[in-house]
Amino acid sequence: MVGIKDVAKRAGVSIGTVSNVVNRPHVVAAATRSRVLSVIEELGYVRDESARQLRAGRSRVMGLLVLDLGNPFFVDVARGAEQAAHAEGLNIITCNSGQRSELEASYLAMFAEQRVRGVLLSPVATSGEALRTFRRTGTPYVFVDRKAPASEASSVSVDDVAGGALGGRHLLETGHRRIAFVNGPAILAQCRDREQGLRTALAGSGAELTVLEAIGLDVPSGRDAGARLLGTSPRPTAVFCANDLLALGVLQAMVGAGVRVPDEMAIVGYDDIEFAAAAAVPLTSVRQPARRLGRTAAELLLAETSDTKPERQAVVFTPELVVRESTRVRR
Amino acid sequence: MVGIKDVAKRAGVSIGTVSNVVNRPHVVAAATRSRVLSVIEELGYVRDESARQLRAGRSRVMGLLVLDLGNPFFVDVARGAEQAAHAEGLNIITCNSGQRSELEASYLAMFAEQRVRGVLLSPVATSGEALRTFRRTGTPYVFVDRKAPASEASSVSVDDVAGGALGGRHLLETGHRRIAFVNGPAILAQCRDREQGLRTALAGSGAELTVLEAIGLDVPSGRDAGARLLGTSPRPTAVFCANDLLALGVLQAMVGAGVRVPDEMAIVGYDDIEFAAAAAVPLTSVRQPARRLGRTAAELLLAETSDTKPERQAVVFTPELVVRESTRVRR
DNA sequence: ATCGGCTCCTGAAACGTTTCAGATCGTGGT
DNA sequence: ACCACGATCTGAAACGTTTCAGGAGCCGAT
Repeated sequence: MVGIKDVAKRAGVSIGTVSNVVNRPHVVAAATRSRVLSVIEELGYVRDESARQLRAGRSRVMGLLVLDLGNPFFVDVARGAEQAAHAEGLNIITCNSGQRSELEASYLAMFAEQRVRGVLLSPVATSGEALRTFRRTGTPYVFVDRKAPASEASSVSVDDVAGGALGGRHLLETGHRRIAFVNGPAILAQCRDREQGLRTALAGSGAELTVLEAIGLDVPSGRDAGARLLGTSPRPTAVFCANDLLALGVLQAMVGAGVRVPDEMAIVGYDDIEFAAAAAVPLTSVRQPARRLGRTAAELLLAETSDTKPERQAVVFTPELVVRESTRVRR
Repeated sequence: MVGIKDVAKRAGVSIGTVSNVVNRPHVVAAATRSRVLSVIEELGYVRDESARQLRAGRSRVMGLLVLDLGNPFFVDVARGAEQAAHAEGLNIITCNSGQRSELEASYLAMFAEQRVRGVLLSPVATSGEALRTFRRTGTPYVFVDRKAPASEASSVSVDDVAGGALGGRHLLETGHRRIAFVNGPAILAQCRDREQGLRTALAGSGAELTVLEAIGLDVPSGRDAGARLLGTSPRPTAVFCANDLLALGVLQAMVGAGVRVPDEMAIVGYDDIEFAAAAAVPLTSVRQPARRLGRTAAELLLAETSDTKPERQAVVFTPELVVRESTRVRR
């Protein structure tokens, strides 16, 4: 492996000069610079990031840990974060906890060993324990898609209670009185909050709510929940799902059973992923600004890594209802 | 930042002993070991991966660079690769070139600076230039979703010509004679091969083929292509798309224009992503074993990094047609 | 001629590990 | 009493960078 020493020897300069050519080209004379550059080219020298980082004491990457990369929502979050990081010359390594606490812990440990510049985290549970290391070492971290008290860390989230209420009100307005909610694992704050928002919206309306908890937040879990839903009696006339993947699964179950959507069963999803609009029956969904979420979180994190220590803040975006065929009222 | 030295001092041992406790616990006496471990716990020592890697000369991570993480197909590829890597105690960092050569080059450069253990690459173009560094340094790389001559590198791919033919034959069998192909950027080998397979299948059948090149391989590009398709006259009766995202876009355009699928326009996609089955009209698609692709590629790479230098190989999987509503013949 | 102030370059220290040759100590065999 | 040996630990070197104090050479002003 060719190192800076080899380049220095071959170009007849000191290693300090080679380093300067690479990092502060202006301080070295033009003639020397071009000679060194051509040797670098000739030998195919590539600087060793680990040595660089060891010396610098901090790395040039940020860690991003999301709940589920199989959900296009988080892919968009990641895109937004990456965009913001690149704008500052930093790289992001994205990891997928798959909603498993032990994987989350293992990735966070990896981030710590890598001495990442900062961590973006959409946590499974509270994860207080796993974050101790970052707190002690002063590595900043920002919660994504989960609100946190500003005393602990900055966070960027979308108001899930409002989102749940948005879906609930919409179903009431479209005339439904027997409503089901297909929720994901209650360990996730998002799921709890959406359910709470829905309950609030339905309170006092006289509407009847059935809650089904799905195993996961994915399409198969949705199919499964859909099948259970078909077995309940009296059958609800509308179902609100904690995310679009679940909603797509429920929709498949309905289509498979010959239940007409929205006539016999209206469906509302959450996230408004790209595929919601392309579904068998285009899905009404609660839209979240995924990309913006990621970008803002990364920007907050970048601000915290700068020398000027800014205030921590909890940014909360507001979701928006997108009405499509799956809840359309037929006259 | 607490380092191995601090632990050593506090525990009253040498740094060598601390290192041994962490890396080869069996060589240190039980009493010492537990004393050191409790100091590690107390001080919150986390070893510095960059120093470790600098000393070791090689890292514990593999790089994976895919064409588009917005495509669930590649998310599955990444999952498969990650699974195989974890089984060997390695981490994977996944990056997204978004089909942009310059981003591809930049990520590959990053991999080189990180001294990754190996590289999994689904290349945009041939990228011969960018790979020179890896060739010189002996860093193994494996092509994913792209066949390569075994003389250059191992590769794991799916037979795209066969896949194109599969779709073509299916459309012929279901009675279509005016067929459109919505292709992605011709720079991608996958796109060229699928088109070629389709052409081969149609050859001599008397069927007429129209090829539209989409700007990207995503849903909006598909919508755009769909709109163009609606303007052609005589209008084809079937359209084959280079991937499912395009197909979903085309489908949206058809639904939006009131064109019935499959009666007035049959649609075949490619990849069989999860959302294909949940689409407005469930999509017939050419299925690829995405997860297996990633897993196999990672295994090949791992084998090449082991001391026993195995033969390079070009693994080629065979795609499979999944017939759904979008090409169903109505009687 | 001398000196201050440039510009350009050198050499060495430091970053936090791992590894390895050897030091030390106790034990059991002769 | 001596030796060989294993078990356990130490101390220093090495990995490839960046950084920084300072040295060398040169120019223009005094």
